[in-house]
Amino acid sequence: MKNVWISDVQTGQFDGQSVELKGWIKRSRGSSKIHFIVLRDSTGTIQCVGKREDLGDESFQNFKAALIESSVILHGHVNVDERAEGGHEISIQSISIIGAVDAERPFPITESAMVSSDGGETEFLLDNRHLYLRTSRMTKMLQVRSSVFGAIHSYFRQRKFTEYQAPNFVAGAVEGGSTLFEVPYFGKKAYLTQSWQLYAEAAMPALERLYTIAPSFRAEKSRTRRHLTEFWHAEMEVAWANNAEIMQYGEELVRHISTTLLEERSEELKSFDRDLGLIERYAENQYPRMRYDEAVETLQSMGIEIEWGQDLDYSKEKVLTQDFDVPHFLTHYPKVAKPFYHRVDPDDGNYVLCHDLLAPEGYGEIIGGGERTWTEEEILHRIDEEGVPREPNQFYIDIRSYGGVPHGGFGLGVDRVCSWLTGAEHIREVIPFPRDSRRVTP
RNA sequence: GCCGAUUUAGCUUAGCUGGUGGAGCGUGGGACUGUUAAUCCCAAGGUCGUGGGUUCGAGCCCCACAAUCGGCGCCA
Repeated sequence: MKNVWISDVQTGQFDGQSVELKGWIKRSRGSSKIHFIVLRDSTGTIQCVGKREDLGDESFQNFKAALIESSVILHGHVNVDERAEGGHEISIQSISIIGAVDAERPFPITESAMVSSDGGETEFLLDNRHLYLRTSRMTKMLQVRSSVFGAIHSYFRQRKFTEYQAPNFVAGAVEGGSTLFEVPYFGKKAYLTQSWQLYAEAAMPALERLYTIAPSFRAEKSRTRRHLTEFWHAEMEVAWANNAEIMQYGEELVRHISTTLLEERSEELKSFDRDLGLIERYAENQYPRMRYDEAVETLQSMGIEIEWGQDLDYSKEKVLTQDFDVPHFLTHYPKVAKPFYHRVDPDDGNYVLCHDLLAPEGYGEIIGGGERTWTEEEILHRIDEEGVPREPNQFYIDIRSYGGVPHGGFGLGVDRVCSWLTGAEHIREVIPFPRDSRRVTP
């Protein structure tokens, strides 16, 4: 067990006392008679000083020789000292090297390895991801990520949503079939799920308000700073809700995440040079709604070539969002641009009742959602119209046959939200082991 | 799938009109009793991504391949 954490020592609550610290050596420097290390644990760093006259020749020599990322247990006295970063320093009385680092294989993530990456991800850092995770930047990213996950859970649980799990092996597609990962399944074919949604709709009549945070898999050969093949998907489904009400949940959730980060992770965000004023803006302001037609007109007035019926690709999204200072909802897409499960607008059959939430600063779409096609008659019509096979979707059709009700939901790209709110250069920065079309290791 | 770029020591890189590849960090050795990515001295460490070609001579020019990176389409 460990009883004393470095952050607590830095707050001053152990001043003048002797403590036992456990951690890893972050930096090491010194002379023949006095040696300094910066000790790191999950909570922070502190300078520790050892003198030859206090430790004895042998122990001092071992202390001096310990390389970066060696793990140690040390006993020492807590002093207030302005010369040490953080204002506190440990005067070492004894130290044991627990996990020594071999000089033949020193810790490879050196300052120079970090220099040109500037928070980005060089091939070397991606190859050594398992070691890169313990650098201060990645540690902070993982802590911010944890707060985002926590905020999503607390948002839905405060509103009496039930957390619900769907299978990751599935038989059919949600999005376009070309982006499915096919896996062998005892002589048959199965696929990795692209979304929790269809199975969530099955439980909607039971739970009425449900959500999840789970991985989704899409075999897109995308090479962008916004895509992963395995990404974390926060999805929700609500019975008796319309498009406007579902959007309201989405807006509140994103604002709640922003607020939570300001409360819990301001220091970490500042260390990424993130402007907290932007996060406050995302937390405090309402997000405008804009119909697809309006977006198309705006783009056309800017001289962008776009035909009605086209989905908005990223180049157009980017132009559209560059003047946005908060996320914007885009609603009422043409039916032809969206999959069968979106409910056709009863007021105009050319549109579906859906919405995308576009993040500002070029981070792209962070939410996609809307009302579902909910009557048996309409779902059969839409499935046939889109040329989707009925058989693997029979369970989905049954949901409509037995007491279908209006309902809907959305999916939020958790990693994209993390990327946007931290101001990351690339979505890879916010997930411990990123998976893209060219990398599944380490 | 398409377009563009890159590949030199463990890492980050310099390398001019083609003439025997330099440095910083890290590692090892040495000096130094308060360092802040410590400093100073010394050392080891390179078939220059792979294969072929041009040339008296290729890290540099040409061809092919590979890996990686960036962008696009698609999406969260």
